[in-house]
Amino acid sequence: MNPHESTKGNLLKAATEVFVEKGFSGARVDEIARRAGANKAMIYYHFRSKKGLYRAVLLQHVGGLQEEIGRVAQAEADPVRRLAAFYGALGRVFRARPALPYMMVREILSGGVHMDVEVARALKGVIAFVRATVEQGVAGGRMRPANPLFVHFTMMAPLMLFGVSRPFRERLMPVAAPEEGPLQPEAFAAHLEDVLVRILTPDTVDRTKQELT
Amino acid sequence: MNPHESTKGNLLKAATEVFVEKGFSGARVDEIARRAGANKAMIYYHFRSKKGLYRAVLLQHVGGLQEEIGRVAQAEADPVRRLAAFYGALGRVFRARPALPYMMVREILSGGVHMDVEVARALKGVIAFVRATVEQGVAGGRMRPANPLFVHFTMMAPLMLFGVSRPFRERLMPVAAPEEGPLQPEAFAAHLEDVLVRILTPDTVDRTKQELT
DNA sequence: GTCTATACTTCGATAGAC
DNA sequence: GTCTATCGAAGTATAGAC
Repeated sequence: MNPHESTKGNLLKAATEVFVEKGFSGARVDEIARRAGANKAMIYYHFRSKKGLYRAVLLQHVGGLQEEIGRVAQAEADPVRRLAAFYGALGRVFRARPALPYMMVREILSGGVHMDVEVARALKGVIAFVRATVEQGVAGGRMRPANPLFVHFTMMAPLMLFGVSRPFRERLMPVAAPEEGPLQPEAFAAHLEDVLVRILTPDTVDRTKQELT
Repeated sequence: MNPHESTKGNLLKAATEVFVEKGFSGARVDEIARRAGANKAMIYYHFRSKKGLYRAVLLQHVGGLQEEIGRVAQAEADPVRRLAAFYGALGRVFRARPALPYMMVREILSGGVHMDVEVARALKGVIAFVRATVEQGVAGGRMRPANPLFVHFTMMAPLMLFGVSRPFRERLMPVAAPEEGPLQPEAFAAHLEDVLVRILTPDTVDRTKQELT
């Protein structure tokens, strides 16, 4: 019944960890079973194959995304703020469940070969939401015309890569940028929200292209 | 002598392809040898191990980055334009050598465990360049105060993920965003340059925070 | 430098008892 | 649902002749 505390749930949890750390081909079923405290044969009993286990992990993490975020975003009336709330919520979800950005980046790298219809539907919903919000904002004069897909990409990429780069940053920042402390997730999220506002806000007055030379 | 047209060069070229497509653990030495039209044993003769081959590939691609980009960027006098030129050049390099963003994203995912001193030095140079330029721009009043690392991250992430996501986009855009054509790399690069300018340009006049509700 | 043949290991998967 | 034992394939790496 309850997928948690059961062998199946333990396997999903352990599989998430290992797939996140090593990727699909780097992950070993023996290690997953060991971390789950379960027998290796149970993987094949519950998920039929290593790939089946991977798909289950992917679905579990991407599945609940829509509601989890949609709620927050719908609350805002102003289109700009609604988008900002959306990406803000996404960032918080990434911080609460770090496996998510890892799975997403790995899926992008692999060309999306593991994506089910359900996952594709989730993505479609997000795109539609962003486009509708931008169109509404532009129509209402609160946003300048902008390509919704470009905007989405510009926000998603830093969110995902930031969520996926902590080990990398902790390893290389001390040598590449000493006298600089570790990057704070919340501060970066605030920065990104500022970026979004600046991208979308129409040029009310002359932004002075500042003719140079 | 010439690493091209030789067996060693063929192996590096083929290894780049396979590592890009499948990642380190997904790549098979047999396939690399086959694609290179070389004997598998030559991999171990020239690079000692699969990991040695991987490091060689990484070094080859990240190695020549500094000069390739530094030249372009130094030409610009205005700090904002210099940064824009820098990221513009980076985008062009990514388009000309798609393996580069793949290797970088994969390195980030793996926590940078394969990075040599040389690669770390290249990264350090980039960070220093961005920070110096931002500081100069702020001092001269051409930029508003901004965290150089945040700015760098905000530009790098979309550049890398865009360069890495073409198969993913071509597979899922038709279902997630029909009536939308494929994203044009040049158009996206132009968008990103605009983003950079908007992030950095000081608020000359009131940007009207637009009190809502 | 190149090739063949092969050693050695790891890994995904299953059979079958309980 | 769970466990033991094991198979067979695939994978990295090397020895040794040319």
